[in-house]
Amino acid sequence: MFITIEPNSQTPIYLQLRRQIVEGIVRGELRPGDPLPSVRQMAVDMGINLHTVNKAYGVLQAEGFVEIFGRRGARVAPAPPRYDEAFLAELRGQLQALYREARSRGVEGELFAALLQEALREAP
Amino acid sequence: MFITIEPNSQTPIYLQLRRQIVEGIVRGELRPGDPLPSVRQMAVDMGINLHTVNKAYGVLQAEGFVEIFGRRGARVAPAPPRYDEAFLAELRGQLQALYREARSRGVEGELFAALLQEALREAP
Amino acid sequence: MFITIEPNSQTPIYLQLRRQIVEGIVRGELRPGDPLPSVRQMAVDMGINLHTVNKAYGVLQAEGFVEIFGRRGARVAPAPPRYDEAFLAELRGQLQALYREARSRGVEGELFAALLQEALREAP
Amino acid sequence: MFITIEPNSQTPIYLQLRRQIVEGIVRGELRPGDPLPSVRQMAVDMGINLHTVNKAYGVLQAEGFVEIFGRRGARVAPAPPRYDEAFLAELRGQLQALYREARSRGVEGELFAALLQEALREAP
DNA sequence: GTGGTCTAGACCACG
DNA sequence: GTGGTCTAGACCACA
Repeated sequence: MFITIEPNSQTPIYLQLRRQIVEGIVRGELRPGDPLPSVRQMAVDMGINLHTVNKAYGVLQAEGFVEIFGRRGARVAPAPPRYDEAFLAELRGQLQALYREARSRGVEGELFAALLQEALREAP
Repeated sequence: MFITIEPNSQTPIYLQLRRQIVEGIVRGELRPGDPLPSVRQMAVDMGINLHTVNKAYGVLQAEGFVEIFGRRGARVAPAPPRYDEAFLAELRGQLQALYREARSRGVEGELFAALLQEALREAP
Repeated sequence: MFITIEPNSQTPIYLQLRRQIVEGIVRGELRPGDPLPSVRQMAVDMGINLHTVNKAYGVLQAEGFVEIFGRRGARVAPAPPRYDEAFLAELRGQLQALYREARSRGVEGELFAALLQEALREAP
Repeated sequence: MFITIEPNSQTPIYLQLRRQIVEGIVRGELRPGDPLPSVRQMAVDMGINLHTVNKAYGVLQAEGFVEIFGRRGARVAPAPPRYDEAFLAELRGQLQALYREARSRGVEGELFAALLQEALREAP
């Protein structure tokens, strides 16, 4: 499980970290019950601050992707969180916003569909 | 052309403003050459800060949706910007990110497609 | 609404702050929609660090007592959170633990009841 | 006298250990003068750290539940500690805090009383 | 050594 | 001026 951080990215470091851990879980590289590195270890590995890692772990816990056991470290949660109505509504809204942006620059219909296929194909 | 601002939204006000102007152009309510309200006027109308409007106009100019003539006001650009390679790449990336987020919560395949159809249908 | 912090208390500062804000809401001194001081303002008022206030606000948001609107500040939530099954179970467990502690030192039956009455009477 | 440790609990291990020994005394499974396992033995049995057992024993001694005779082992104190003013004040304070937390989530009056009855009934 | 907490100082985007 | 984010350095309780 490799994680890479882009310090100069627009997206905050803690979200980059979160995303990559989530993707590790989705891809099955991280399995339920697997331990995560300690915040200190992860921080030195990534070359970032301890608090930044801590924040990422906190978000993951709040979302239900990992469990945190005080000084006993953190583990991948036994059951990953599923979607609910709120999540679907949020997702729908973001898809809509993206589509509107696309249309405003002339990306419509088949072109949009093709782009989407491309994106999905590369996703896994 | 009505514009409404949600001060308590997550998305910054200047982006809300930008988006609604773009949509006005896409829908044809604002036509090439149409004048935009002055920064001052818009700020007063919306009850928002002058800097905020300025920033939105700046973004719109950078994107090619409007032209700004110093203190002589701003107008809708004669030809709206089209997509280029960079835009498509960006869009593809965002679609991918959205799809990955969706999958991480168990939204896949047909469910995702259905959601997308729904979003597109409501878009116009 | 007065808030006082005991820096040398066992309970973390951010929890002291959280508790006092919650009590302010319960007592009606803070009403739904009322604005909370900015984290910076609160920090200098209390003589504590900005991040500590931020953490308290974050907890209050997660619990549903307050809403946070980015740079627009924080407000008391329109509807305070109610109890659910998990909360009751937790509460029951804590009451039990407390009673066990009491009994282990000889505090039982009527004495415990009297103590409880005393505590409740002073509570509001 | 069985003792079980939950490594993943929120409450520190040394307090779990302390609590279970106290409860053993309250229930009469451990009688005044009974020897406690050596720190080493207990640590091995529970599969926990030696320091942790030591800390628990230290707390029990400070509270007056056990007597420690250097390397000659520890024993249940001849007379268990009784409550004093300080203990009652502490207890009252904790009951109050718990009640306030309860009220903040809408648990009041009869509901609280019912919950308390439930907790007491299950306690022994 | 580990997480939890606190402080301090800094930069940025936003308004 | 405001919150969001990041870094750095520190102390404590726990194991």
